[in-house]
Amino acid sequence: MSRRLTPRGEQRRSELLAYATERFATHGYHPTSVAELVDGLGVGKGVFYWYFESKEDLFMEILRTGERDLRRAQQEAMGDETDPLLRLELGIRGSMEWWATHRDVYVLIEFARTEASFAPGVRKGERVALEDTRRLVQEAMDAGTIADGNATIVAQAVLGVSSVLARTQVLGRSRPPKEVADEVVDFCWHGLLGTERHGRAERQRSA
Amino acid sequence: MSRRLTPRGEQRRSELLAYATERFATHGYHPTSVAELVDGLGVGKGVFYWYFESKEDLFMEILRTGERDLRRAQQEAMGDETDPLLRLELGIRGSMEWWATHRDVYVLIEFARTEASFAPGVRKGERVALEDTRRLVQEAMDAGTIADGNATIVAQAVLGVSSVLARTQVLGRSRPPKEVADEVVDFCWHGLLGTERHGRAERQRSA
DNA sequence: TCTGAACTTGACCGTATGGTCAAGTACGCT
DNA sequence: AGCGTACTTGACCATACGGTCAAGTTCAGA
Repeated sequence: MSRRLTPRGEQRRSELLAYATERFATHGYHPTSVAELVDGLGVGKGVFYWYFESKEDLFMEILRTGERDLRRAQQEAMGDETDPLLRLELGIRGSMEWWATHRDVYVLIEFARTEASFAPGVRKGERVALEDTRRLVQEAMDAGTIADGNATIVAQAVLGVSSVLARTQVLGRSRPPKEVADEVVDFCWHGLLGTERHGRAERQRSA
Repeated sequence: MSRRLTPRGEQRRSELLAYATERFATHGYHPTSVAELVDGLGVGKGVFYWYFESKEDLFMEILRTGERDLRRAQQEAMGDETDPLLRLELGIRGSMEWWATHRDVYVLIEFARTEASFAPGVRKGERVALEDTRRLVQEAMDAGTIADGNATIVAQAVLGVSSVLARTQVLGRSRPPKEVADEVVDFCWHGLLGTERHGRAERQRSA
């Protein structure tokens, strides 16, 4: 679209984005009609098409800005820390705080992955997140801070734990992101068998 | 619906379920119309409504049978093993094999979670899966096999790792489920810092 | 061969949806 | 005050969708 917007226009556009984000997240993208959006804001339908080319365009805009902002939040959370493992931890904590304040975006990304027209965009964003994480893991492995292994797999596992606990604990049960981040870090660092907290029982296989 | 079906009818119903599963998974639930389904099978529209009350009914049927079958596969994989930690491992391996042969169902469940009308059903299924896992984790904790902690959180983390690696590795990259299950177990059991494979470096915090 | 239940057809219906547009209003700038 | 651009309105349109149904076909069993 790329229209020249006055501050007033900028404001309207934000209203539309915010309202649509909330409606899409709670009722689903398809079941939420454009008419419903403009009625909810008490404006005419033309307003919608003044700011967005299509419903699809609006949705992709939500995704794009969401992903961009999350990444920014992560990098801000890591600050100028240099140790890769600590950077990873700070990134996890930053993400968790971000999800707690942008709950709707989580649901929208999950939906977007399930539909052919949005999936490619989501995957692109996820490749970026994975690469950010993988690099930190690889650095930590090279430095001998963590056990060697396939950095990509490990990075995906860490993202998986963060993602699931963000959904079920932070979004689902509204638990404080700090606590949940503690749990993510604890699990990812030590696994089931644990290390420092308890003398671990050696794994015993029957075969 | 619950109609008396002849073998021929049973066959048609299965065709519809199979075709719809594939189309919903690749193009999305909403973008796939009932007309598209019956045209794809070369039958009249009435056939669809002979076997299913509505499009929504068909979709829920897919979800229900999928979840039931996965659970059955997990329990079969665990067999009569009694050690909780080994049961957990066998369950993870069984799930991974199942996902590998029922790829479409994964996508459909993820979608179902994002829409108000299907979400409750999905959550019910997930509560069951979580409870199955939580119980094993709790037993292992009680037995002292694994480190103490919040069993629910740990169970969710394990499910998260399985889920993400199933999606990205098994579904996304078509890697052998056995290998991926190895990686899941490895990560979940030892975490980043590792235990047996390498002497782990003590965690060093700056603060 | 007859009967009836299982199954199939496809034209048809009501409605809701994404999107358009001619007309009008608000407002900053000169 | 006058002008132009940013913004807003809401009736309107084409279409696609989920779902119905009267009529027809298949086929197992008597």
